[in-house]
Amino acid sequence: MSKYAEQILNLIQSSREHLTAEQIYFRLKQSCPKLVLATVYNNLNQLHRQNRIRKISVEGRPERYDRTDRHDHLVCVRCGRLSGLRLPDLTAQLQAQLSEEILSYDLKINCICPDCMTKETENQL
Amino acid sequence: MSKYAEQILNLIQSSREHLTAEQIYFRLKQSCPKLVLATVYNNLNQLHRQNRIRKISVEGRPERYDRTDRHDHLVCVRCGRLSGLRLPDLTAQLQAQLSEEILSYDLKINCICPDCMTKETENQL
DNA sequence: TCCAAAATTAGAATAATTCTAAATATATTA
DNA sequence: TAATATATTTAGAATTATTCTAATTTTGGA
Repeated sequence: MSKYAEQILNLIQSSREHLTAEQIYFRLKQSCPKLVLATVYNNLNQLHRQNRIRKISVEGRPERYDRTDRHDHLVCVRCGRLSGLRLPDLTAQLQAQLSEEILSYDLKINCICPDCMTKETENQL
Repeated sequence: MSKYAEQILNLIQSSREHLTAEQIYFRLKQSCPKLVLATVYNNLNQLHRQNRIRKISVEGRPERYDRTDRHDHLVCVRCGRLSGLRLPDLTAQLQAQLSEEILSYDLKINCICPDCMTKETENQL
């Protein structure tokens, strides 16, 4: 595994922030000023092909990169904020209803995050 | 609701194909040659804001537009093929484990579609 | 040390989507 | 009905995210 691949993987695994490629780029750039965005994308794609990281797509926003340990997500429909959440594994329950073999699943629960909720109530005054 | 908004909504509601903006554009263009892609996007965004349609994001592929009746999706991790699937509603089960109010959820089950499965087995010969 | 393979860089290219401003169409009201 | 306001559509430029290509650099053996 290449120098940058390793650093990118570490960053993703040690963070629960669901970083975008650009965010990863800016963080690593601090300590490796030569790093270039394309390298980040290259490595992210490789790591993804190797199933070492997963991608989370949120409507109209850039892809987020995440650890592969099983967990679900809460998405704020207002601001797009994403937060991890470990609900019980549904694989068995779902598999019982399907003929195709389930490789994994992505569960995103749409809600309004506390911040946006506050804003909305304020605006109603 | 505008002329095109209506047609777009009809198309989405009457199809189970999870069309992209471009596909919608080409279909409607047959009968309305003046139609322009930006109009499709405008109307899709409006319909979406009004909760009349939903968006499905699949990694690295353009957004798909879908009806709002509750259902889940099977995604082929090889070719991106998306198919609708009505599994029992999990809202209550999930809500029981969350403090935030669930507005809705998106469940995408990753598998390998029959076509891609066939291809893979063939290649192994 | 020399070579081949892998990784990285720079920057152009592409794809999807949004934006802006002008043009049209539709509705409203005097 | 004419005049005006409002909403919709168009055309095409702009933006954003991402990929691609080719040149360059780095790395790890023979």
